[in-house]
Amino acid sequence: MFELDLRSRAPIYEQLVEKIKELIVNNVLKPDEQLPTVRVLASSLTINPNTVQKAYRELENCGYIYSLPGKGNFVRATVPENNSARLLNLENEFLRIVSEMLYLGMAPSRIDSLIQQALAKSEGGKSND
Amino acid sequence: MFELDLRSRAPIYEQLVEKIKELIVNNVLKPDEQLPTVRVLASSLTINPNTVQKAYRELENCGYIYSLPGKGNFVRATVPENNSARLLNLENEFLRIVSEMLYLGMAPSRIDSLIQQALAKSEGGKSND
Amino acid sequence: MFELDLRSRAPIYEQLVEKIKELIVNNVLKPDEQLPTVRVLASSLTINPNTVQKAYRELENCGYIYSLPGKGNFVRATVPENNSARLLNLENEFLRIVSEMLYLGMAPSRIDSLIQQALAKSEGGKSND
Amino acid sequence: MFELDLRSRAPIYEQLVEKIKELIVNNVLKPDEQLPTVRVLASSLTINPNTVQKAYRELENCGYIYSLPGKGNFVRATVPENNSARLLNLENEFLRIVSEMLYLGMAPSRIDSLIQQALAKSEGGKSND
DNA sequence: GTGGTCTAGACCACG
DNA sequence: GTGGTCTAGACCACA
Repeated sequence: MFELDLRSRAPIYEQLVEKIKELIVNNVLKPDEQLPTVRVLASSLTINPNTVQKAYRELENCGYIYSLPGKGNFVRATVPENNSARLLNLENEFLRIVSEMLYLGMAPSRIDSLIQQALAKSEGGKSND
Repeated sequence: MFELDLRSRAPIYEQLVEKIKELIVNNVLKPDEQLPTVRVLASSLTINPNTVQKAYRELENCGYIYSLPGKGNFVRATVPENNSARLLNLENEFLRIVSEMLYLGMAPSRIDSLIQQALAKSEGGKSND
Repeated sequence: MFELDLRSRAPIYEQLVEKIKELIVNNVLKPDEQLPTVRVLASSLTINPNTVQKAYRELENCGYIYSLPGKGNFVRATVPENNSARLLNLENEFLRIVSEMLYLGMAPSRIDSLIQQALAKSEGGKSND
Repeated sequence: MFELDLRSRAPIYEQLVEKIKELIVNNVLKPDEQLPTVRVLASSLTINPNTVQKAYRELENCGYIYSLPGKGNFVRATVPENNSARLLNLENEFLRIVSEMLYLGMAPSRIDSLIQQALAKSEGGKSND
């Protein structure tokens, strides 16, 4: 499904969160699709189930998945409500990164091309529905 | 000068690094300008001097400032050499954020306007010299 | 494991860096081998854990080891990429030292024998795998 | 005569010591030749005379120059006696550097060529007598 | 006066 | 139990 970098400084559960978020965001995991159970994912990644549990809880807190006790964890469909706070954070991060890229000498045209790349990926995901 | 969130999960020294990097990147702090001394900044933020020291050391490692022992810490002018590794990381972060913004329903036009904003800020800083 | 000169002008953490670097470079410590934990090394050298920590952090910045928070510190395998800057510094140091050795009257043949010695050590370490 | 890097971490007096040592070692400054006076050198480098004084004292301690009070500072000719301790230190530094160069992937042939370079420089200095 | 180093001891996150 | 962070307070080198 995906790979973790066990040698990274980043905590494993955080890497998990990012990876799963990426799959959801890029529409690889569709709304209401079931995620692997904690045990299955833990054993397939050979990590501690507690770590997977923590990642799932984090994703639930962020509104990316929902948990049906006894059933499993499922992808939550995006609801444009209550995203404003998250979007504000993302905008700030975005500005920070763009500023740094410009400072380090990246050409604005390169930035545009990166955006086209992201757009294409996003559209591609949707067309797979 | 700026504010820290002492309740944040992010370590104080990292917040400091980010804040100062932002000031440098946006040309608020000009090349060869002196940063506040370790002790002054520490007392004005009511944190420990060692924490400021750690932030300054980190900024020095990243090439954003240089330290003259006994003199102070100063902004280092950008050298577009060997930034490729850092730029690659930034590109990945950038793609992640743009994907997430699109997923959460942000209009591409809004993203463009953010970029214009960053460009203006970057240019504005330079013209203040 | 090794000894420190607490009376030296060189900071303890730098001595530590040099000693450990030497062990890695001479293949006494193999790739992915775990280094002594911060606390163990600190107590065995009767120095402060923070000092060991600082040395480990420095070695990590230089690419000689990697740190897994909660797990320990491990030797990083060499990657001959991006070593050019460091090699340039080493070349300058090398020239300085050779010049001084020649000035002080050392025979060039003695220098050659030193190089053979270094080569043997380097090869010897590898064959111990 | 030479230039200092006032932005370097290395203390100015130490840079001075290294630069002057280099001139002596490469026979640019000949035995019994007079060095610039403290005041002259300080003002030509626009640094503090105390700093120059400290560098000269250090060079005297290392046996590279001698001071005639009221007359000035002069280059001391090499005497192969009592160099053994210094040579031992240099050998250790040399081994450390060569090991590191080999570890970082430098070809032994490159090292040989560096030695030839140093030998040529050393011979060149002498022929200027 | 500056930055740099070191110590002692506390608390937290991770797995 | 591991590394990571932070504090408090001391001492030193440099210019």
